[in-house]
Amino acid sequence: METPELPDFELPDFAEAVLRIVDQIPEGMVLAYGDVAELIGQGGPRQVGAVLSRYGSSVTWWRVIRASGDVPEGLEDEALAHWREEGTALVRGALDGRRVDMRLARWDGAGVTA
DNA sequence: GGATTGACCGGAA
DNA sequence: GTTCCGGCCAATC
Repeated sequence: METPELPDFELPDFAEAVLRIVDQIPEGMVLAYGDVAELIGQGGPRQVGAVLSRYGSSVTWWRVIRASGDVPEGLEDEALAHWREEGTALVRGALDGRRVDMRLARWDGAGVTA
């Protein structure tokens, strides 16, 4: 399982690592931008976000969100639909619920092939 | 070569 | 609970 499903475009090393991690996130689980960067062992949260912004179309981008548990404006509706379909733990009550419960849905990253 | 930017993060007000 | 500020790190202008 070296190459799951990645685009044929030439990707920078960092971008390749990011997409590889994101592709291995289990269904119903999420990972923060900073967490992905930490699993890779280099770069920072901003860099992960930049990669997803550009190549996110090729991966399950809705499983990578902010540490706050929400996604950027404009993607809320689409992300919410995916979360609802995968059964991701969502926060209910105060907000409209368009937010993931990091406390439960946060993936530990165990068994990741870095 | 330097300056700016960006799907961010954590702590403080 | 929310809003603001500084710091972070690589890609890009």
